Amino acid sequence: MYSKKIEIIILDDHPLVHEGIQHILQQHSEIEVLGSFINAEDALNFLKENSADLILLDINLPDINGIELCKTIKQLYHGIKIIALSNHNERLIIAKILQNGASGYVLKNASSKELIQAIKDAMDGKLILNDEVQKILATANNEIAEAPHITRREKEILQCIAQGLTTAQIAEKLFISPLTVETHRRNLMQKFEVNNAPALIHIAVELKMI
Amino acid sequence: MYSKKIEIIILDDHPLVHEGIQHILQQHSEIEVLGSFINAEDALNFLKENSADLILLDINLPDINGIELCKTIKQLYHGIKIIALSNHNERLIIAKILQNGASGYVLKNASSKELIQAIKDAMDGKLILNDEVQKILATANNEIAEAPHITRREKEILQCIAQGLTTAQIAEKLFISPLTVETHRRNLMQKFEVNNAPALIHIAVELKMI
DNA sequence: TTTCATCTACTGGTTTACCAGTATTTTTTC
DNA sequence: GAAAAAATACTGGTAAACCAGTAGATGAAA
Repeated sequence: MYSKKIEIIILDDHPLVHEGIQHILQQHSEIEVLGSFINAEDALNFLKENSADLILLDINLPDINGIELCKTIKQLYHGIKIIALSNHNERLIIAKILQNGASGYVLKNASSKELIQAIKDAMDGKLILNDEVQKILATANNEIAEAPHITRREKEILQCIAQGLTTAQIAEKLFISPLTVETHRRNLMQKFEVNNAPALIHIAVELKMI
Repeated sequence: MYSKKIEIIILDDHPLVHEGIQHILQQHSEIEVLGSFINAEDALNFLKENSADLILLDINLPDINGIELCKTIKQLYHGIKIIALSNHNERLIIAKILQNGASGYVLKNASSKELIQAIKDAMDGKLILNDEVQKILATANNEIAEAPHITRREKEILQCIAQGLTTAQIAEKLFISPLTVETHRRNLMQKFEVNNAPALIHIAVELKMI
């Protein structure tokens, strides 16, 4: 059990979230909010001259990638704990933020109690994932861990789609029928279990397949 | 000038390409082909027990990402030179393979003479980019180096698109009109200079914006 | 207070993607 | 040589994206 006062900072671009979190934590004397920031630059400047035990980090910052920021902060301050806050229930995002060193992932619909407990558990070295998040990750494991097998032709089609070519353009480039391109596209979407091309490209790039 | 015989291996999944390259190089006694491989595993196994000066690497391998493979090989064998072969004239790909350590990028429409000269130049420590490739990269520099500025709302829309949501679904999720979503989508495509969503997501992920 | 940026939403389209099924040929694997 | 996988291509659709322009409200910045 952590005996010293837990010093945290909040990084979220919604001032109302700051208010809300601070109001919750105000009733818990064992946790102290050293600062609240709405942008990464201010937060990083603060950390240059102050130390904090834990950061509540909204990964959905407007001008920077919160997932990348998490990685950067962990590299700079190895011992700091980071709890990611987000509305996202997308498995790739959760997995990535954890991979980048976050100690936990809390959805923004979490209760006050959950938030307090998450902060304490993080300081105890635990990984914080509530049931909902764990379920999301459980289904994620199969998909993130292994890329689906795609054939050489499918890969060519995938790369063309990523370049923004239409079905007609791809057909012309590869000397095949547009209907063949459409069949390959459909097969790719089935293999990646998505319903459209943007999601397909998103996953394929995340998996470093293109 | 390199005085010793240049020992190279070829990694390309088209046997005809092997034949072609070997036929070209056969007339140049100063270059020796130690092996030709159609998959990465065989090539890596070969390199465990043999050393080569240079690899002609098709980045469009069916079962592995040639760009990532380039990085892996350079990490394992720092001194080896890699010349990427491809039909791609897409700037992101060229830039990435160079960033991953390739000494040069040769389009598959290059002449015999160009290939020979590229191999020699690589051994001399030069960066091999013919005029066509340099032009492609020149236009690329502005785009790859800096992500366009997008607003907080645009970023939300971008993330939703990447998740595969339709315009109607995004509208419902963000409590705005589908027509508003369409306007944001259009603005994003203008900022990224693309014509469709797959290309948008491709660039956005490459730039780590989502 | 004014100007600029952002967000919102509409008209009136055209183009393209996605859906589900089916089937033949070619190539690869055993 | 047979079986399986891959590649090809079609029917008959519906759904969604993309295009170009226009414009008002709100919030932020100067």
